[in-house]
Amino acid sequence: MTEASTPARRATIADVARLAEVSSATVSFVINDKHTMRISEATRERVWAAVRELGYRPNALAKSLSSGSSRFIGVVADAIATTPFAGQLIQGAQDEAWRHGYVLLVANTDEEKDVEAQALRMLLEHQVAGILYSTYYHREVEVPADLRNAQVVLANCYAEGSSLPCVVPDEVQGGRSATDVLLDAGHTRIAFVNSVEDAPATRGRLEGYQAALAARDVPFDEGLVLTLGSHQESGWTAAEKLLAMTEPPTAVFCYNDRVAMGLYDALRERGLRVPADMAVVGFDNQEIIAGHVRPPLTTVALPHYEIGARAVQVLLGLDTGEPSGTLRHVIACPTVTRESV
Amino acid sequence: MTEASTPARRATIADVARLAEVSSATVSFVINDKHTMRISEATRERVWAAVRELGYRPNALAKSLSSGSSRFIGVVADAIATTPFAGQLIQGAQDEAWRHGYVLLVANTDEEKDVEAQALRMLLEHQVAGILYSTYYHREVEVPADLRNAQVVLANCYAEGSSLPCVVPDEVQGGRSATDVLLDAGHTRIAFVNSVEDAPATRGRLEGYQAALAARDVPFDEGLVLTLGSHQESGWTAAEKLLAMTEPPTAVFCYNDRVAMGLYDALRERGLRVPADMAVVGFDNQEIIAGHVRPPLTTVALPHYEIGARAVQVLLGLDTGEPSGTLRHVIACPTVTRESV
DNA sequence: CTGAAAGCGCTTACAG
DNA sequence: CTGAAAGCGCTTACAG
Repeated sequence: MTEASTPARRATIADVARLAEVSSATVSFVINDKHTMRISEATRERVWAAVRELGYRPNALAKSLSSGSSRFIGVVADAIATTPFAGQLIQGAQDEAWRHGYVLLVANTDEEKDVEAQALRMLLEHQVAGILYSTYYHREVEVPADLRNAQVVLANCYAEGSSLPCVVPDEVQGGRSATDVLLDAGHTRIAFVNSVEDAPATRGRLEGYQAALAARDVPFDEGLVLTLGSHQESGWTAAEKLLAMTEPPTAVFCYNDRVAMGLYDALRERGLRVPADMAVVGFDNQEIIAGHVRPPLTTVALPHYEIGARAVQVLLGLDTGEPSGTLRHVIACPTVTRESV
Repeated sequence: MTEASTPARRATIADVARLAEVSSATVSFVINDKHTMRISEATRERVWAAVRELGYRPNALAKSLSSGSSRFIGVVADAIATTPFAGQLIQGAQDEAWRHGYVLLVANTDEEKDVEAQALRMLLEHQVAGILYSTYYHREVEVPADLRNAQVVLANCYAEGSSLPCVVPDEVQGGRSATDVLLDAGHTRIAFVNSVEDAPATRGRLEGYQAALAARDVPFDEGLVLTLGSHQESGWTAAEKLLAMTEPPTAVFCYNDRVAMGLYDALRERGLRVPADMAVVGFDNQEIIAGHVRPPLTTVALPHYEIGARAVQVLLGLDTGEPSGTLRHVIACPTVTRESV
């Protein structure tokens, strides 16, 4: 118990109390603006003056300890460094968390189970109020058992048969929007270059593609659906196959922007122009590609920011405008119009 | 003070002590493996058994409070969502931090001063042991005054005239390595498509380019240096200018992968082949581009992961193998060989 | 309108 | 070899 004047020591609530000549309880009430306790205006002034004079900052750790509720939200992410997606999700989560006085504790697991276990232990030991379990692409996950007794929201993923709330993108609507853009431009022979994995994205976008065609009475032609990969290379392959058809399509909906980029290259190689010779729509809205290919690519965005933000809302039990008890929160994928259609 | 059996309550050190029939001090010594206190093997066993039986997890917040030292490292980032760069830096920082029992508190500021101020206040209130002030591209920064009395390391940025340690990429060596790759392949007419901003990257890479030429006695031809932008569009412009020269270069070092991508497009448009007609080297190693253009692009990587990791080492005062007192930590940019040379 | 006191879950000299 | 006790910086009934 130092008398005073240890120069480097940060001011505590006791210092403020002493200077303002009140009890530390009073200081606590004043700075937390708790109006349950009636404190005179004069006293409040004295307290705030002392706070300013000492440059007092509350110790959030002590606060959590004594109040019994922390303001941490843990985020476990499987891959924060490979795409900008995780960053967008985290940013959405952070903005929403800050809005409510919460702070993010981020843990990257690299999809390694032991790293994940370490991450969860770490988050739990820090008394997080809840955990966002997130993935960088929309997929099904197995929820680690350690999470059983924590407050959890799945972000950009889901667990079949679990009762955990999840926030996911609306792949079906996304696929439908992409197709609609092409339909709106008058196209009827529209190819869909899908990816090969069995995933919500491949299934949902195909479903949306079909729904869009059906809604306009455009017959579904199975031959116009190619099942390839998700990288640029698949765009090249797609161009080859599409152009070899007896009646080639006039428009292509690509599984993602990377495929569209490959397709662009292949078309250019053949002297074909986008959109004059072939209209193209992508998916993902990866700015680095979509914003800068020639011509800039019209695409559908994955709402990672929104997913992060919504996941925090669900975690904190805020009103999201959805019926209460909603477990599956589906976020729309907006169309981003550029010049490829 | 509940007697026992509040079901949802998490076990505390007192519960463990009671079950193991020792004092909580003893429990603390055992679980923290402090060998300054001699505790009998038998007692240790009893304590660990109790820990297991109760599923006890220490409360990291209480630990920080009483020990007076937190295990938080704050990271303030200017843009976590636009590129994968920030994610890589954060991942490097996290891996290194975890290795030493620290945890990351991440704050994104979006380059907004008021958000930044809020972030710093938040980090400071959480008693962070130190702060990594980071940027997603290498640049000079003004360090906010609030950081004056915190332990700070600048990551991927620097503050002229400040005494804060910084960790930055070696732009000069990177530029030199890129040029060397081309020189090694036998090229002597090598263009450099630089970007226009006045920044460490533009200055350093140019310097490296010149140094590489000089080292091989290749005369520097100012006409071969183009000063354009940093996006794909500049690659198109570059191709146009380069090919219009009376004696066009046979190789190009592009400021970054995006410029290289634009250059690829323009070359393809003209029926030219990489590397046969023109060898190309990029910078940044943005996998989404460099790994998937045709042919895959040889480039120089920005060491963001390493920067994050090193910054944590510097913050924690670990031995980095550099002379003690080093303030400017320069990280090498490795060459990533693919097929464009 | 405000203060004294107990408590949050740990750590750490200090005794013995 | 181990325990009793004070303390970290807050919050929150409880009194008055």
